[in-house]
Amino acid sequence: MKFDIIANDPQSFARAAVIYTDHGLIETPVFMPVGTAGTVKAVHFRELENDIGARIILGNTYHLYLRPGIDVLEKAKGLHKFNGWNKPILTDSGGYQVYSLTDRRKMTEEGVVFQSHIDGSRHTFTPENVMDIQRSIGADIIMAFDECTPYPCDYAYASQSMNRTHRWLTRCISRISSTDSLYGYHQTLFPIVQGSVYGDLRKQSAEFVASANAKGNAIGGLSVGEPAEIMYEMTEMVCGILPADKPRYLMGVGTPSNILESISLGIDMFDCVMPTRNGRNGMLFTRQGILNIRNEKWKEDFSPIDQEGTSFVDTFYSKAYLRHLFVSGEMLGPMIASVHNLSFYMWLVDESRRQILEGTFSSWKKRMTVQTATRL
RNA sequence: GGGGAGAUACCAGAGCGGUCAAAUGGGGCAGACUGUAAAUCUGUUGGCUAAGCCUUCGGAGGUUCGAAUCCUCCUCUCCCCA
Repeated sequence: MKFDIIANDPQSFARAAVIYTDHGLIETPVFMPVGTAGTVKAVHFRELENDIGARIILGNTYHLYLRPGIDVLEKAKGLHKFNGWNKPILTDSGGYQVYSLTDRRKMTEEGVVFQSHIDGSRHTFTPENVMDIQRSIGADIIMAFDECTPYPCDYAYASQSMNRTHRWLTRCISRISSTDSLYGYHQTLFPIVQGSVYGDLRKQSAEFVASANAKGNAIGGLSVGEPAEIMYEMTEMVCGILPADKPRYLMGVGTPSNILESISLGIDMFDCVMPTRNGRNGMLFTRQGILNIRNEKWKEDFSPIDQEGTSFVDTFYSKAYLRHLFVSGEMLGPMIASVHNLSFYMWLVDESRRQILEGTFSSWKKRMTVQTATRL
C-alpha cells in the first residue's frame, strides 16, 4: 500500500491524497460505506460503483466469521470473489462488537469469548485468530483487534483497556508479519488508537501506535456518545501525533458536520452506518439539511428528493413518492434512501477533496457545516 | 315470515356494576439511530384555562351511591331456517 499527499489546505490540517492498493486507488478524503455482512444493506454493487461512486467498502470480521463462515470464504477465494466487489475492502476486526455485544462476551488478556447473536454458540477471538480470519476474508486493509471502550468510561478502565489493546496490537503485528496473504495481493494492517476521552491516554496511545510504524493508522473509541467537542479535541490531539505521511482513519464517524470537522483536523478516511441505517429508517441527508421523509409535510411535495443530488434517484423520484414508499412499508423506500444518503456522503467527501485542491476548503466547510445540520 | 348474534375511540377488537378516557393490534403523528444483534426501536394518538376538570362506548329513557357494563323501547347490522 502506498499513500501520496496531493495537496494540503492552507488554513487547516485537511489534505487531499491517494491510497494505492492492489484492488485500485482510493482518493481521499474518503467515505467508506459499511457492508458488515458482505453487503452494503439494500444497495446493489452496480449502484454503489456507478451512482454512488464508492471507492472502498467495509466488511466485518465477527459477522463474516459467523456467516457465511471462514470455510466458505476460503473456498470462494476471499470476500472480493464471493460478493463480486472488485475494489478495495477494509474489514473491521470485531473490536466494535466487543463494545456493542457487552452482555454476550467475556474479556481476558488472551482475547474475547463471544456468544453468537445468531444462535448463542460460543466463539473465541484472539489477536492471532482475528488476523487469520481477516487473511481468510482477504480484505485489503485489516484492522487490529482492539476494545472499543464505551462512553462514559472511567479513567482506570480506559487506561487498563488501552494498555491491553496495545499488547494485542503487538500480537496482531507479530501474527500478520509471520503469515502470508492467501489470495496473492497485499493486506495492510492498521493499528487503532484508544484512550477514551482522556487526553493523556490518547497521547500515550497515539505515540504507541505511531511507533508501530504501520502504513496507516486509525482512531477508535470515539463517536460512542460523547459530546462532539470532546471527539474533536481527541481527534485533533491524536492527529498531531500520528505520522502526517500515513492515512488517518477515524472509525465510525459520523454526521456530515463530524466529517467536515474531522477532515479539517487531518482525517482521511471515514466509515459510518449512518447514511445506510438512518436512510433505511427514513432519514435523509441533503445539502440543505436533514429531513424525515415519513413526515406528513412531504405528503404532497412532488419536488425531487434532492434537486442538486448526484445520484439518479435524487431527481428521478419525488419526496411525496418516497414518503409513500416508506409509509407503505415498501422495500424500495429504504433502497432509494440508502442510495441517496450514500451519494450525498460521497459528494461531501468528493467536494471536500475538490475544495482542498483549490485551497478553498475552510470557508466552504463553514457554510456546509451549518447547512447540513439544519432540520428541514 | 321464524330463530339467533351484535352495535365500544380513525379501523379491527377486548372489557360485561366502581380500580375505564377504556386492554391489544393496525392506522395516524412525531422522535431516536455515529468501526450495523437495526427494512429497527421509542413516544404519542377525545377536549380543555391540564397533578384537575369536561364530553365519550348506536339513540332515548330507567334501575343504582355509582353504568360501556343491568332493564325497557327505538334504530341499524350480521348469521341460520323458510
